[in-house]
Amino acid sequence: MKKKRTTIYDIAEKLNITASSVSRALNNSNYVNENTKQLILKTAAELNYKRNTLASNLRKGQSKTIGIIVPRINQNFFSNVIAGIEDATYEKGYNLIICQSNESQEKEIKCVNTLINQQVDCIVISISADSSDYKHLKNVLDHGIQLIQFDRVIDELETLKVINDNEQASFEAVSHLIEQGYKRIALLKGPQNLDIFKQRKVGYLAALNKYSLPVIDELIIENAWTKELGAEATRKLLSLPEPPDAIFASTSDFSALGVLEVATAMGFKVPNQLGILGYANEAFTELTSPSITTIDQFSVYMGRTVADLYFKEMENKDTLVVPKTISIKPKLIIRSSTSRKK
Amino acid sequence: MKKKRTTIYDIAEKLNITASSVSRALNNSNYVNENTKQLILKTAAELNYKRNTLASNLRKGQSKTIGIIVPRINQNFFSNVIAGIEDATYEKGYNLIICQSNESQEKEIKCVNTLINQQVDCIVISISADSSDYKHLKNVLDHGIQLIQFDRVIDELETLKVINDNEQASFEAVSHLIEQGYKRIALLKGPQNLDIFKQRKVGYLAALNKYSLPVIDELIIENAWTKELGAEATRKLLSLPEPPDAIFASTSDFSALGVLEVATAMGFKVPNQLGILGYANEAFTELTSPSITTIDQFSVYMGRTVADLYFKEMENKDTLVVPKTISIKPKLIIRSSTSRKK
DNA sequence: TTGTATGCGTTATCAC
DNA sequence: GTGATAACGCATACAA
Repeated sequence: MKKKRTTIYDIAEKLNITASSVSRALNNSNYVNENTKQLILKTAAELNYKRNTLASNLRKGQSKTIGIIVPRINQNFFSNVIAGIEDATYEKGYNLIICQSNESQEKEIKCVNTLINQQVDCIVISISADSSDYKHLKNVLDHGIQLIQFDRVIDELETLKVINDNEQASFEAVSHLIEQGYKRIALLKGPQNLDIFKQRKVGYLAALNKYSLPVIDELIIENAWTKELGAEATRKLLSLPEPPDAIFASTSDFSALGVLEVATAMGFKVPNQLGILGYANEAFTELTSPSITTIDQFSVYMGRTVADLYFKEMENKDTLVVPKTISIKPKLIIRSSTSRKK
Repeated sequence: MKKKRTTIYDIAEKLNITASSVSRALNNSNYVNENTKQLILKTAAELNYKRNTLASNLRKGQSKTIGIIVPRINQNFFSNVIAGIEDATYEKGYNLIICQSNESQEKEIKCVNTLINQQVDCIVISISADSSDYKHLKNVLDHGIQLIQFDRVIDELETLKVINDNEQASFEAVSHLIEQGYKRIALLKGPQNLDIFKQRKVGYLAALNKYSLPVIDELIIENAWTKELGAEATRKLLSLPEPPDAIFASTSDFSALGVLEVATAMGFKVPNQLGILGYANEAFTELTSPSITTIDQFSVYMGRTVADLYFKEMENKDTLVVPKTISIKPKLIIRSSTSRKK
């Protein structure tokens, strides 16, 4: 079945020269006669030669490959980031190996090992919600592999990072709610082992504080980061003696969608009786009725930023590696679900 | 910067044995003493040894890597297929290299070459809308690499294929419209160099034929496969002296969304005055008002099927390769946008 | 059960 | 400019 592929030796043999010359020609070296170079190139094309990147990389000790680990490939935010990375790396001849951790630390560790085995030059990761320690990430650094964290990052780990300014975004979101006249604002929180969710809470508290609103504990709900959990939380919240007049689903738009559906089913008028605010600017937030106010994270741009950061770092690899963090400012997208005043 | 990694020689040296024994132990061969095997494994862990997959693959002449080429990574359908493939291949220790063609044949060719260079064992591809010939795909086969096409396939190319039964799905969709009493059904077509769109047209015609409805040329619109193009087409269609009473956006839900927005803006009542039917069951189709009737393609399952097909084929690689096509039956999801009768 | 020798395809370092 | 040769790290046929 498997046909034997053309190698540089095949080309050399045919032209009665040595593999070294062929290699040089193929790598566009100057130390080869222009005529023979052309001849070699022509013959290579005729024989349908393709360089064996495995061998080349083995020899050169680098792979021109970047490994990416995300919780889920088919989640809008992540697939957008990947698309952004692909855009920026492809033109430089890099390949991408994609892994999904499925939010499990166990699988995340396996992914890391696979990528180390593959000799990738760089690992780009957004850690799984399940990850509590990070020996495996230290291991990456021990192997001399560049590590870049994005979005869900572990702060203590000194690596390159590309993040969203979650605190600021959250602060602006809640401020917006308050300015719209909402006073009892509930917060749907995500797993607090992820910094991004902690930061969003901080922003929430800061906004309440700025406007001298009290923090009401029963309005702060743990781990409501799927549509179902968002719905469930809303059922409870809206059944309180004093229900909230706004819900900030700081975890995701899916959660916000759950809120919207339950609220509508329970007869609450959105936005007048209840304001709803999501996170991520998923495509559907524009389409619900009412449309959902949310926060755009510039995900594709984030991917490009990750790639650029890597390349910049590579250029200066002679100098010491300085931990560098790029923070992207998300944007509040105001839609109907929080627009009380007309 | 780059630290030297532990190799099997380092382990061998430390234990005063040879690299071959280490290799055997690491590959769990039986031809190695159980005690030394344990010792080797322990030492490998201590030295933080990671196998160099590049070298291993070079030696073995296979890469345990599957290359995937899709038009766009961050398009729901494709990212779902990729997730499905990832699911099924990961447990078998395969890696995925992802490329996006951006709907350009030129980039598609580059992707193919990259993957061949990478010595991938298999290339999974859904061809770009722009692709008119397929020398580059023949080239894949010439290199003894397994080729699997999915969704957007080139029929003449004898490879493994996983497709949707587009014709049947389209037939059922249009039949449904007719049964709902729609009589002037417009069709938004996709690029006809892609078979999937041809098939959907065939299904459309077959349904009209079955119910003895005339084919009205002015209701068949070319290349309306984005939201914008769908909107544009709708503006024209609804301005006709005799506008359609239903529009089948056979290209995508995005196109259907464009239809819905324009129709609503022009004051057409959906579904009573105008039925709308999309394709792909994007998440948002459930959320628009009215919700959009569409066709589910079981994308994640499709990915798994691709992977399974590959593994089955590998098991029988001794026998001759027989072109095999798996057709997945899509499912019509009936929602409000076409539900006239209550 | 273990060691020896060789090759996978490429590139880098010599010497000519 | 070109050729010979070694080396990247691993796996395996063969010998012991």
